[in-house]
Amino acid sequence: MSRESDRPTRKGASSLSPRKRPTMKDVAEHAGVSPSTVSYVLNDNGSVSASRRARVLDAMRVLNYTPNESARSLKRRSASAIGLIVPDLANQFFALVSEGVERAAAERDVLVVLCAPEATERPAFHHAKLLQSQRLDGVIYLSGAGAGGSPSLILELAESGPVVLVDERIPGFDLPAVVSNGRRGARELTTYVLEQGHRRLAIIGGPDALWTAEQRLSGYREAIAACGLDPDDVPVYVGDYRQQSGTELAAIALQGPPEERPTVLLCANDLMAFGVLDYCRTAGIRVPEDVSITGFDDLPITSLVTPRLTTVRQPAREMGQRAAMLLFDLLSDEPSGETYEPFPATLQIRDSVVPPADRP
Amino acid sequence: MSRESDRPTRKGASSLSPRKRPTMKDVAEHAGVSPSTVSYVLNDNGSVSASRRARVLDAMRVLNYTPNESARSLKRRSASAIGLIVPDLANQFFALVSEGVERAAAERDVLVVLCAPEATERPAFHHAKLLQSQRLDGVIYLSGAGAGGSPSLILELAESGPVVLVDERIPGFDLPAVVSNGRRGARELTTYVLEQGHRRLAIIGGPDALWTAEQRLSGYREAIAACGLDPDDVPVYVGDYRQQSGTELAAIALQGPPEERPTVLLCANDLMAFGVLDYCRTAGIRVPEDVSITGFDDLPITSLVTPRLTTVRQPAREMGQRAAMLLFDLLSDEPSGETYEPFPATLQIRDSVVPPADRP
DNA sequence: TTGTACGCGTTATCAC
DNA sequence: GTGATAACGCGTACAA
Repeated sequence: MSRESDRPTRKGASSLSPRKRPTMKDVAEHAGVSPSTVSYVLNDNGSVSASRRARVLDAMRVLNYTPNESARSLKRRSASAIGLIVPDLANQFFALVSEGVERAAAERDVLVVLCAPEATERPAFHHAKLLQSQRLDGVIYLSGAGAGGSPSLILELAESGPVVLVDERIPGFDLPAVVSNGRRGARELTTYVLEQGHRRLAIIGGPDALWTAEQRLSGYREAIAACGLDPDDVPVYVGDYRQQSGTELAAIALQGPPEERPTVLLCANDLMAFGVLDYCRTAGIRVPEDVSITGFDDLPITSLVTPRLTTVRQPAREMGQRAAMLLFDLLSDEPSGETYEPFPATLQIRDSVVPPADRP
Repeated sequence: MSRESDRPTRKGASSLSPRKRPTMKDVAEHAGVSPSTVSYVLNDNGSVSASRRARVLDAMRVLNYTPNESARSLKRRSASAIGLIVPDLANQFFALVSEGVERAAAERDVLVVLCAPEATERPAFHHAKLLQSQRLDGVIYLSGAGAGGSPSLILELAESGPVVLVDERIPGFDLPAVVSNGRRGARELTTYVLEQGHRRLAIIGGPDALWTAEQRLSGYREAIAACGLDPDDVPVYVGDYRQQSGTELAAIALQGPPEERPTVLLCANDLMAFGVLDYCRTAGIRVPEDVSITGFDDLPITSLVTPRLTTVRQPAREMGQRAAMLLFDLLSDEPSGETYEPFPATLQIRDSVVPPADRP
């Protein structure tokens, strides 16, 4: 790479030639007008005569002028940038939400600043600082495993600026949030499972502290109760939404002799369901013949996994877009205060659930 | 949401109370020093007496002071932020690289601005503007399907500031890049496949324009030639690195009667291999019994797919970290010019390749 | 060691 | 319509 080659070779402009970028003053001089006129043209503000506007536009093109956004934000006290706090990009659900946010933001020429608290080991508190330092106009917070998502930290964040939560809620605080109706989805899923004849269920739940985990759990239990069973008889194994914990908990949940084992495992998200699948494969337990499995999220990769997962779909991209729109509304001069309905979470019936072999 | 509830309820600070943030001057007054002293403390610059430093620090805490980063960037002519151009976050490879970038950046208190050109339909040219407008100190460009990755656009980007390419190279231009030795990986993979006895191969390649696609293709063909076969006899179907194209191309590649079909499909990335798997499943073609399949990337989700994919591993997170480090080096006052070796791309032998049934 | 004064590039307010 | 002028909040010579 450091060796000379005979092909035409160049380095990027890089910092080697920090050639000064043209400023508004330069443009003004070149166009023979005052800086303010240039500013007017740029912002479609004051009325500028057609001829002068043309001259300014021309000068901008000739000089290849780009407004200095730092100066702009300094002056306008807003950055046209929002933060996106993501616990784990390797989880496709978060990746998809992020895409949705990006899309909506780009449409408004708003930058998205990516923050992955877990990767940095930095307290979520850090993000409040970002908000205060004017680098961010607002923040979208994706809840999830390891986000350091203690309520107090989120509240601290909310104190320092507009925040929109995705798939999260803090009891007692009515923070703006975009969620799906996971409770209902979980209920429908469980009802379906029960209709298939399953009676010995077990739940691989999400982290206690997470609102979604609690919602899904409620949904499971409601359906179980509605069926005349006692929800307290259904064991709940608390996972952390990651694949690994699915694998570990499956080992525990499925240890007894086959006739005592649960016939179905309700997993609070797809990733953990995948982990369970992984365990079953190595343990020689057949899915769905020996044990049925359900997930939650309906990640695209689900279509590749065998057996295909019966799960509940959350519209990830749409939720991301909506979150961004909600935030922009909050940011606008007079928010519409429009209220957002939870997204539907829809049951996806596929191959990973079959009636139990040992019907009583 | 608009209904009153009896629980304690609050809204986030939001834009409702745009209470003025304290500035350096405020801190200075509170501490009984001059603004510059505060600045010195902040930047560990001029030597400040212990007592005054303490007073300043104290004042900052009391007032909950946060430096205005817009002003800072304006003054320092650098934003402490880099751009990250990602073609497709749903592709786990890119998500992992992004995590690596984030991690390295966070360590240096550098912000990562996420740009997803495909989502926005905006010309990549847009990113050059971002670079010039001082909002970004540099850019990391992930190559891939639909990134609008025409060489001229990348060069335009490189003209306007430091750019580091990941998994991409522009022939004739020696731009900084982080790559893996995909050619070699592809060669080893193919050698292994040939050793298994396969002679009727077909290739599901990546987009012609992409450097990685060309590299992997070269690797395949080198091994084929080394084996005494004529690479030109091996058909190449050009895909776009997305799952869907794998499905479509598999339909074409596998159409003839079984005894004429290729016994193995070399896919230029995992996603397309997944697509091929999908096609085979619906078409009733068994993998690997009827046809063997290979991928490239070794995405984590590979472990969940049946059969497990024989593939070539690229260290995604590490490559992201390295790319960020390379960019920081470029950005530093005097770049070390350290040269980065390509990452190894290592063969992962798993279940999706078996010797062909119909050995001649 | 500490304070003063100026400039970074824009925008907003006011006269003309 | 247009152009001076004054901030925005911070960094940094320079003087003290």
